[in-house]
Amino acid sequence: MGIKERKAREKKQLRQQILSAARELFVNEGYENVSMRKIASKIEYSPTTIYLYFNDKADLLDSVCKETLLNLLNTLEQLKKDISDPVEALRKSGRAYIEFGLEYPQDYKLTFVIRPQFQKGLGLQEGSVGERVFAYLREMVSECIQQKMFRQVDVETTGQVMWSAVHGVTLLLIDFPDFPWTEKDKLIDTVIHTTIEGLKA
Amino acid sequence: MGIKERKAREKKQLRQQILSAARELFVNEGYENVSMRKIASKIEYSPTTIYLYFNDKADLLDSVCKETLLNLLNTLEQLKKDISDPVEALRKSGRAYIEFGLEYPQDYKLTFVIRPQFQKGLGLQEGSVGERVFAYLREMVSECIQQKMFRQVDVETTGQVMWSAVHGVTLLLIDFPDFPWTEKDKLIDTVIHTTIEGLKA
DNA sequence: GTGTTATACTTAACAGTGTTAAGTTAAATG
DNA sequence: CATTTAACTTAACACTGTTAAGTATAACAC
Repeated sequence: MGIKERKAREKKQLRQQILSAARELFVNEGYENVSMRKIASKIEYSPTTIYLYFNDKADLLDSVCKETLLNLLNTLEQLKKDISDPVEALRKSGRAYIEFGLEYPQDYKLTFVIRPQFQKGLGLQEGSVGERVFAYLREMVSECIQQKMFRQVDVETTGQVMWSAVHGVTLLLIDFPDFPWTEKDKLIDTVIHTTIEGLKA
Repeated sequence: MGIKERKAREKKQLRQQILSAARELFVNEGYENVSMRKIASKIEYSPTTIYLYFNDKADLLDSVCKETLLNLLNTLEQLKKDISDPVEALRKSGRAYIEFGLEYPQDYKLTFVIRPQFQKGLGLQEGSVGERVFAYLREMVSECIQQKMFRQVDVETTGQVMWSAVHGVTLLLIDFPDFPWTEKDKLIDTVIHTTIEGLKA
């Protein structure tokens, strides 16, 4: 029964090959400017082969974004381990989130802006990677509240406020690179600091 | 010399007609799903006529967005008149900004997310409508600082922090309508309140 | 080892896209 | 009335996502 397994392995490999090619092209040239034919020619298969592994272009985008979310989640969870002070952990997490977005701006936009446009009604359902990213944030916030560092008691709202802040500054920095921002690190620090102080107050 | 003027008026009218048709279609069906042929057929002209009034599809988007920004600016400036307390004015402005985005979600996304993607390097140059919107925000913030309501002295940074917060929550609410947000008004109020308290602290 | 079935992939095509070059029609000008 | 100019259209190009039909090869049953 080794043959079937080899076949399955090969299928998985080709799937991953398609995914990698798609990510590279999406990131470098933008989702809109990448055609199925371009992806196909990069991996040296016919365009229609892709449809044997993915439903359509949006599905391909979806899979790319899931990978991105996993990367983000890993980056964040790496961080949590070394910090005991919950507020400091939240601060560092916020910074890591923003920096992740700025390091892979196209990935970030694909995941948090382009994908919801094409894949309507993704409600971050139970167990999805997106849900797990927000769960991480909620946990950070929850500890701050439990240790009475924050005035606000509502964990959900507090988490969503935090998310709004980091999401906002990340997207602005990505989308308007020519805007006369104050020094980038200062802006990021001030956004996080302001939000956390506001939650304390 | 009345004929030339009538002609110019008619040209302007057709331009506006194209713009209106484009806006309606962009908003209802999404920029990507609207073809030049669709716009043309809506106004009962041939597709190529549009190119006599606009350079290309991105230029058309650009013009639609400029209108949106003007509407936003009007909405905001309407507000300023009746409020004397600068912090209260900033709070109301933030609310108005977010509500504008939620009332015309597609317009908002076109202007602040889609456009920068297609029209690279729009640096909000001197005198542009986008610049004027941010100038409004800066003015609000500046008064708060002058009256020593805010700790922070740097007007630019403070304005950008405020913008990040309202932009972030607006886009999240638009892009993830199925996410289990806390009650919308509560979230908006908390975002604004948190940011302002953070700036005071 | 041969015939059959299933798997993996490709070719060809459809209906649509943004955009341009060339052509047409009608009005304004001399 | 002839000519130029402006406004608009027709036809075409090179592309797009996607599907239906076809092909070749490998695995399986006997």
